[in-house]
Amino acid sequence: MMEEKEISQAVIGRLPRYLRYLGDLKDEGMERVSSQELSERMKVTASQIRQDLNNFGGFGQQGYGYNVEYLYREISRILGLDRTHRFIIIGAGNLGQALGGYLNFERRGFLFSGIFDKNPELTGKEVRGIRVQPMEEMEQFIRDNDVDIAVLAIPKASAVEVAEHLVQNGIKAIWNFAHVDLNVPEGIQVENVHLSDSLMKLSYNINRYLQENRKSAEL
Amino acid sequence: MMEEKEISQAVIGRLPRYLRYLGDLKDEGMERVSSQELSERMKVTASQIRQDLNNFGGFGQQGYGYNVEYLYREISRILGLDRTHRFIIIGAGNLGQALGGYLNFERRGFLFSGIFDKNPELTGKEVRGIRVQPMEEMEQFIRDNDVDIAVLAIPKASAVEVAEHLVQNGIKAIWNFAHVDLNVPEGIQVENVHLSDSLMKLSYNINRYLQENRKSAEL
DNA sequence: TAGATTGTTAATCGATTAACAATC
DNA sequence: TAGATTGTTAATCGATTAACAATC
Repeated sequence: MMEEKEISQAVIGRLPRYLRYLGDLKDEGMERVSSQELSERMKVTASQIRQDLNNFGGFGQQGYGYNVEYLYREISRILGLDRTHRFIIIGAGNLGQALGGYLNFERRGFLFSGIFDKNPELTGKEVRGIRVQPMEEMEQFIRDNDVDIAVLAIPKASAVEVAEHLVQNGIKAIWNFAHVDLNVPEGIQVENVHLSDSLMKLSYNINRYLQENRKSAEL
Repeated sequence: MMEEKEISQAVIGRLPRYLRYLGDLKDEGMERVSSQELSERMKVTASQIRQDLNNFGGFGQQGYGYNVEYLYREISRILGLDRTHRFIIIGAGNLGQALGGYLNFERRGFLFSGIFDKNPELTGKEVRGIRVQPMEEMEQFIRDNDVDIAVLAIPKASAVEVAEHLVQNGIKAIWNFAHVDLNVPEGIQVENVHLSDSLMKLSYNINRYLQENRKSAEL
């Protein structure tokens, strides 16, 4: 059983950024771009760009470069943005509401189709035209509406349990904003957004810089 | 001029997760932990844990392991969580309000001290007891209140310009939620949270899994 | 002391960069 | 055709893992 060569998550992680820059180039009306040109804008090596893209096939042409429009479409396709993914949000607090209201996701084919909260006071409240439902209705909703993605915007205390429940009811992917590691079966995709981890990294870098400067000043 | 060995961002990126697991161990009342034990919980290698920690000094003891309480404090210190950092939020939309309301940041020494929006309709609205101010007051506020960090929760169109303005007024670090790369001078720290990039990665992995399964089914 | 487990060096693996032949 | 620039192989660099001597 021959395996396709697995593409590293490091490469995948760079694709959205390529897409963003190609979108900008498109808006500027540029028809073609060389890896050299793109590398200068993005501050990465041209070599890396060529290597990354060649994981998925030869999108360029020698002596010409890459067609912006075409490459944009190809990367979109690779990322699965040519399909529609329905998502629901679990947790209608500030963060859940913010994510529901984010219109840009829609443009990429991510359809906000439901939002749930265990707090009965929130039931019926509307987030971008969609009524908050009680958690009890989640199960039925997932099955009736062909939902792919669940956005987990609840406190860590209940996140693990809710995630299990989501998986049991056929969710394929979880975008996890709870500050805990989920344990899901093989084949269920999880993408973590640990905001406080990100803030701590920022904190480290602030302090590192201060300390380096203090040392320099002492010499 | 002898340089300290620079610690890689890969290592820094793992520290918050260590801290989280150590916090859990503390809550469970565990006094000590070996790299082996911790590695099983965290699903990383014991070797990586020991290497990572030894970048910052020897926190363990042969034959004993690591003291949970002590290691927790040391990692906190390394991450700069023993200091207080004041932050302001630029943009009082859904996301800005969600971030302002997030109490857990406070626990880590991040103090929410101001929020600004150019939309005059939002002026005076309160987010966790703090009044939204017009953008014009931002400059003075930063200087009067010893603000370290600015959280950028505005659309990409104005983000680059606002970031420059923040830097001019003495901000040391930007936590950037706008979907654009900022260009800041050396010494200013930027941590990007590109939510739509994260969602695209999830999308890729969903589709990859579907395609792999389709192929298997065909054989 | 004997056993356990770190700190650290060495080996491996994977990712990035450089170089250049292929080709438009 | 000559020039440009890709696709791809080879070289380098850095990160992870393995191994083990040091030591509590």
